[in-house]
Amino acid sequence: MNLACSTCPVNETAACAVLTTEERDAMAAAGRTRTLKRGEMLFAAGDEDAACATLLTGALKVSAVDQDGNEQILSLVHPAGFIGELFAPFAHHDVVALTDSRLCTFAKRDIERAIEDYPALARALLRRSQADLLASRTLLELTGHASAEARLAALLHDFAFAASDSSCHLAKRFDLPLTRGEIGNMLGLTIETVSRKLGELEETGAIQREGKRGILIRDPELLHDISGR
Amino acid sequence: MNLACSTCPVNETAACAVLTTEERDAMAAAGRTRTLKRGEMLFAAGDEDAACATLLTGALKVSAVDQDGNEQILSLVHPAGFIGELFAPFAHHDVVALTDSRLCTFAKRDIERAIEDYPALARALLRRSQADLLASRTLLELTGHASAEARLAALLHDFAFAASDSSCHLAKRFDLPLTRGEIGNMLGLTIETVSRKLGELEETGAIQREGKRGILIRDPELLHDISGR
DNA sequence: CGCATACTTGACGTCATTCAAACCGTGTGG
DNA sequence: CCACACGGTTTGAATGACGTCAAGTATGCG
Repeated sequence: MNLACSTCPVNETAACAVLTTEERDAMAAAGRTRTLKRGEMLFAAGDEDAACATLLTGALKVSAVDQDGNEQILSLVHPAGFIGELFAPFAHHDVVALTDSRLCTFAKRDIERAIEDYPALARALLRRSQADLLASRTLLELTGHASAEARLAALLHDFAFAASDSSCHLAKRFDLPLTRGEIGNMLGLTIETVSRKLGELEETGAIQREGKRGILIRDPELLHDISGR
Repeated sequence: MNLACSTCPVNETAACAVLTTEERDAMAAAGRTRTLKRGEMLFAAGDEDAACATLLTGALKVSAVDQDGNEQILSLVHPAGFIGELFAPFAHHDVVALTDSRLCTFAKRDIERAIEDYPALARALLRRSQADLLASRTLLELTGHASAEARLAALLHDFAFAASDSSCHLAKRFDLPLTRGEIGNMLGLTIETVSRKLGELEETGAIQREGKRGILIRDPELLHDISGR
């Protein structure tokens, strides 16, 4: 299936937004859209010809699995995010859809050629890569020293921020994009600890659980306070 | 002090190696070399005009300090490494010299102009950024689930690898570039735990401590085994 | 309805932290 | 030269936070 950039939901924000219409059309000729169902894998660690992609809708996780079978989530990818290890001969991590998702995929060599041909694209990807690096280090900071409660509070705070359209305010109410197990895998905790600490955050009045996945922020100030940032 | 790229110890490996001699000379005119003593800071989190730099000799750490004063080391920088958050209005982390170091610094706006002018530089920095991202995620993977002993074993393994000139073999013997406290800050452990687990690794025969900072790898296989990768 | 998947809750165990004290190598000044 | 202070390190004992194991409760889907 061919690409129609003009109707792309992220044509203003994705990396390719820096290209001219002509350049973008040229790239579109090499790309394909793809849909993934929840749980479906885009590529696995070790794949040699892992594709690159821009996420259009949905959400992905980047994760590693150690030899005991424990998953560690390294990053979440939101729409307009770019996936793909550009200069690596093979993928280091798994990429899996958290929800039904739509992506715009390219063969790695096509992206590499585009980077040569369109300097603006290289700069856009550099910007994105630096942002990803910052996100990774932020998560590292969190999982390094903080208590289970602080980690959870920080994650909820981030989710509330991401769920809000305004870039300066938290969403009052949102659905967790991750299961308890995935939250645990992301923060280095167990399912049970996540469940317990969520309960405690509710008891203290910072949040309120609404069903399985719904979260209502009762006291953003307190939540931020607990997160220790 | 002006730059003499021709005598630069990393002129083959740093990002600027992709430039032509003329281009490099043009950049050199805007840059300055700088030396840092052990413990000296290149810039601090929050600095608005944090410089960018290529490390020539020595070693740096990138770290964050939470509001209780706990430091978390997010990354180590080795010669030819690039430091600087290119598109951020201010620095998010501290950068401090671990040993006496020499760097080649540039004002951020000069780098940003160079990225516009020299597409090859943008690609080189993109490559480096992706490598940094991978390193950050690898550390994240480590601190996420692994036991104290596994974290330490993995770090020692990495150091032994970095200390070797050959890219396929471990160094038998090397000096720790970090104090116990810094190792702890990097792995999310306390000084005491680091010390204890080093002792245990010695008892099991994986390593041998030689003085305060010296490490002799007795059984690389065992070490790798303990690290769980 | 029955089974599967996700979540919650409790009791118990373990590993890393905390607190405290001693140790060692190095540099400094008497 | 010795005494001493200082930073980094080691070691021990007690505590506590999180993990493990196990049971039980929704929620959803064939």
